[in-house]
Amino acid sequence: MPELPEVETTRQGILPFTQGKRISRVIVREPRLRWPVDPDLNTHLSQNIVRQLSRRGKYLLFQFDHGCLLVHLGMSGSLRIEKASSSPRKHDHVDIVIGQDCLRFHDPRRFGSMVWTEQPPLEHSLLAKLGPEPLSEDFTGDYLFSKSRKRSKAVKEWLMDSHMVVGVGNIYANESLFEAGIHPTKAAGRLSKAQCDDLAAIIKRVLQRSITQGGTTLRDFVGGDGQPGYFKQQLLVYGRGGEACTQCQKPLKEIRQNNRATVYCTRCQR
DNA sequence: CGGACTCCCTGCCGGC
DNA sequence: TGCCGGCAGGGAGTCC
Repeated sequence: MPELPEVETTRQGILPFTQGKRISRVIVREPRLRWPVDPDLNTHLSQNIVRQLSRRGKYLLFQFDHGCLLVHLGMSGSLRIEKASSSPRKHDHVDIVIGQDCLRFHDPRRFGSMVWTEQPPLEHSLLAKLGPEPLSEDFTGDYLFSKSRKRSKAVKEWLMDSHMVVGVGNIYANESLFEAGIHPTKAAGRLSKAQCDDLAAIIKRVLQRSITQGGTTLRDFVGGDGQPGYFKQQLLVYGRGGEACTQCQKPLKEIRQNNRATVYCTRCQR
């Protein structure tokens, strides 16, 4: 499940194969993604040059002179560089052919999306209302503190709201709250200023660390059949309900918030 | 406006 | 061994 670090790792991995390159053609085998893929996508992209490949939250932006392709990997999506001549596997829904190579969109669950827009991309409705990037200087303890005042929503659900901050999915919300020693059901509005400062710094650190580690597997997933690294073994709480807390050894508690798994330590998180 | 809930989809896992 | 039901989950959309 691609979180922000996986999306950024993907961007960096495919950058040398896509940015500044001319698209030969686009093959859409399965248009039924989160939203139907534009039937004219091949017409829009063919013979045009990818001027820039950037990221906003978990969206990748392939910017052309006349428009922009917004790509979201959803739950199970991946983008990999493969030989254009190689035969597609099951769930390889879209090929963006670039010379001898192709950028292949693979997504078993089809929660991902590919949206063509001719608006300035940041004005597109999918991007216009997104919160700040967690790794930017706009994302601070001050920001968290002021945004959280009078909010009764549980801090974990609040952190996962992309209108508040982008890129903090279920895994990183769990991990960051554990590292910050904050109980996931605590009302956002009851966070202290010191907790907001801690939380902002920890979210940055956790995400940055994960991006750096993802970078070490770039070669694997760009060239061959590997997956963008996920480093499950380094997760302290996510997926570890019932197992011992790494700090105090007490069994970690697992609950559900808004139909999402939450794992935390009843002793270490208050 | 915020908050609660639904839906999209397939791979996987546990139970029998 | 094979089938089946349930679950996981990002995030837009809907409703109150």
